[in-house]
Amino acid sequence: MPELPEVETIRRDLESVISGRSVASAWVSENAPRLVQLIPPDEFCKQLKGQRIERLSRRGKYLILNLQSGLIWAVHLRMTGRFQHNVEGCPESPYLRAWFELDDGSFLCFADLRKFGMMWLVDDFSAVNPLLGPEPLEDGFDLKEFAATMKRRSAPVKALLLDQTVLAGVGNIYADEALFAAGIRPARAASTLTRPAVARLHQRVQDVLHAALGDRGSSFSDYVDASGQQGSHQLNVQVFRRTGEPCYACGTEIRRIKVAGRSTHYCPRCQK
DNA sequence: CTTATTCCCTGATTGC
DNA sequence: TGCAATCAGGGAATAA
Repeated sequence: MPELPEVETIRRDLESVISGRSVASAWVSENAPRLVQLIPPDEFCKQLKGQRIERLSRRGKYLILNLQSGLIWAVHLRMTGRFQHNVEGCPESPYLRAWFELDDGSFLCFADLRKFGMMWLVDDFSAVNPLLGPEPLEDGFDLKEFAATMKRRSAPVKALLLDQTVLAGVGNIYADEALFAAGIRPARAASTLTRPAVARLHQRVQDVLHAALGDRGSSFSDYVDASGQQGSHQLNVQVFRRTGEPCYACGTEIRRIKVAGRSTHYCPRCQK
């Protein structure tokens, strides 16, 4: 499941490889009716053709290809989307949903087992998502504002970490990891957190994302980078998918519960 | 405004 | 063993 570190890894990989290239031709599968948003797929392909990719950026879990025309090509991988660059065509896959041939003959390939992934071609990112919260690894992630949000919400603290309007880019893996690192129970009502706990969480979210970036993301199931390689942070998690295994800090068995409709992993001793 | 639930989709897992 | 029901997950849509 690509979250901020995974999408950022793809962005960095693609930046040097496809910047300056133009789209020579585009194809979207008939079997992916929800992939292209806002406009019909054939219109999307037609508009994309000839566009030069100036640079790549990212907002939360959205990969953004900034086109020289000023248009924005946004891609969200959701759960199982893969966005890969291949020099010689796209690898055979029953889940290939779209491809984009570039002017050097290489291909951007979009495969997606569950068809939850989406793409947009818009003038402004606000047309894609107008309510996205601050980037957790940039100055806009303000502690005071974060604390104020926590204070007035009764939802479980994990639900707020997953809320993309509160902060952009954290998903199930890094929400669990950040809460462990901060010593906070995921089901705890956000409004009951002390100020020091909120400050700790604010810092740990950033630490956990940085660590995952250093490992080129986590590959628990489908995630691979733009070259098809797995990340390695799944080998370095403290709680995520470690149900029944001993906590590295205290030896207590990691528990799994449901919070905000998502599988949630925590150490009952280290997290209060 | 909030929080909780449903839905999309399909391979993997669980249960009888 | 076999086959159906349930689960997983991001996040939008819908319900309460």
